[in-house]
Amino acid sequence: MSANIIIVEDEKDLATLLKYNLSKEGFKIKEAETGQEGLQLIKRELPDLVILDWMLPDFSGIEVCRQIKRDNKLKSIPVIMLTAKSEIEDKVRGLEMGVDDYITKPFNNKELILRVKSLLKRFKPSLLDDSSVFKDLKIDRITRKVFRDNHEIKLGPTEYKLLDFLIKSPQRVYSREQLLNNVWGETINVESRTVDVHIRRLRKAINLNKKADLIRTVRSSGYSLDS
Amino acid sequence: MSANIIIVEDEKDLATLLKYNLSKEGFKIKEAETGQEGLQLIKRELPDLVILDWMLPDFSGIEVCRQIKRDNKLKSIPVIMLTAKSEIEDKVRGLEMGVDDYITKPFNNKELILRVKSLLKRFKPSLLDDSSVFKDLKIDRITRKVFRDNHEIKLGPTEYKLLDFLIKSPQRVYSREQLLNNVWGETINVESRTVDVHIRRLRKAINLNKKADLIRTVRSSGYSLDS
DNA sequence: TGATATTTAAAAATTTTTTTACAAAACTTA
DNA sequence: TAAGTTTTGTAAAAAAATTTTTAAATATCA
Repeated sequence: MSANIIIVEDEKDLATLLKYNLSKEGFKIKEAETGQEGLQLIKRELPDLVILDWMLPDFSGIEVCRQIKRDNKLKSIPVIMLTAKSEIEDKVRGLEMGVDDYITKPFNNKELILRVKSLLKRFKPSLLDDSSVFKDLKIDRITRKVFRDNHEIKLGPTEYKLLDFLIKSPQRVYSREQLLNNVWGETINVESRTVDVHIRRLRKAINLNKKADLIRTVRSSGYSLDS
Repeated sequence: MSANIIIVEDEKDLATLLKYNLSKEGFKIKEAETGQEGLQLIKRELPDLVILDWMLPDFSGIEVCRQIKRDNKLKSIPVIMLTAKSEIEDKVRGLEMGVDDYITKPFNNKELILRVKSLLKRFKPSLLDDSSVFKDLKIDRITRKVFRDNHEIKLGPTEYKLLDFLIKSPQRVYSREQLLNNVWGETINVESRTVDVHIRRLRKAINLNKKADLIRTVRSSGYSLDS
């Protein structure tokens, strides 16, 4: 996840701390110290998320938030407000202004990261890239698409789930039983030969036109994604 | 366009006329009769534009304007001045005070609307543009219109909301449940098959006459805007 | 080579989606 | 407010896609 975050915070120490912690998570951070400066930066950078201090020297964070939520180009950017106090009325006012989440100071780093991620998930799901790659094979779980060598491959639901499962632990061999349990589900009662048929279809699809076979048959054991 | 406009005008008849004409264009109007009152209202509401009469009972419009342009929170609000006379020196004084445009009484309604729109376009371009585009499909949330290849498409409320939602994350696959939650709302209790029917209606509408289908069915998963 | 395991193909069964039609509900407008 | 219109949700048949089963063919290995 490499979302861009703007922090509007006048307390230098806190800003530095925030930046340090969020950068460690792979976020790209830009900072501003005043509301005015922050708003300009936000308009220019169109970040994926904004962290705002409630109390700022020029005009309060709440005002910056109001401006963000009013502007059609900005209003879809989630805003986290840092408040010293956790008073109800502040929360209510913030909610009215469209604040998307709060963190009350002093706060714990884990909580901050958690909230940032959860907001990003809600507002910009596509940033939370949920995909797996094995060799030139890629599965994207957001769009539910599969690619081999950058060409899209169409898979039926079962073949998709099979690949989805196998690609999580390439090389590892799974028995037919294990595949049935994990891909089909414990309850379903299906012949174990069925797995073979689906493996074949998956093979056929991903090995289309002279591509090397990425599925290994392990005689009397099962199958694995391998080469 | 749904900008908020504050009119500061003491002549009731003129105020009413202005309000009527501007409302008809979709603007949201608030009124004040005196400069003092107006300034308060402006501070509280932070409108997108202010229409000021030059001559006001308490202190002149020009004074209100000066105060607006002095205040960091307000100075980015465009101001239109209504003047009875069109004398050069007034214009110059106004210009110095930061008036953004003039209209001389008596004025014509078309001209007023034109100037308001042109100022808004200059100062708050985002108000005029809240739209999303995917391929040759466009949704304009300000006018609530949808276009395919520049031809307008009529959509019922649910189809509109469905498209509005889908187009925010093209490619992404949503389950019927997710669509129900996001388009219909969490509370509503509706069969998930209903989604299919609305998807079909949306498809029918946007794929009118041999246009490529922009909606992807992902069997056993849901739908996405895609191609 | 013979026993065992896997692949392949094709038919049958099942699941899922599309389409159509209709009645109920909500909304317009005269 | 009543009549007319649009929109919505559901059901059910038709169509399409996918899965499972079956069985024969093929491959592997000791």
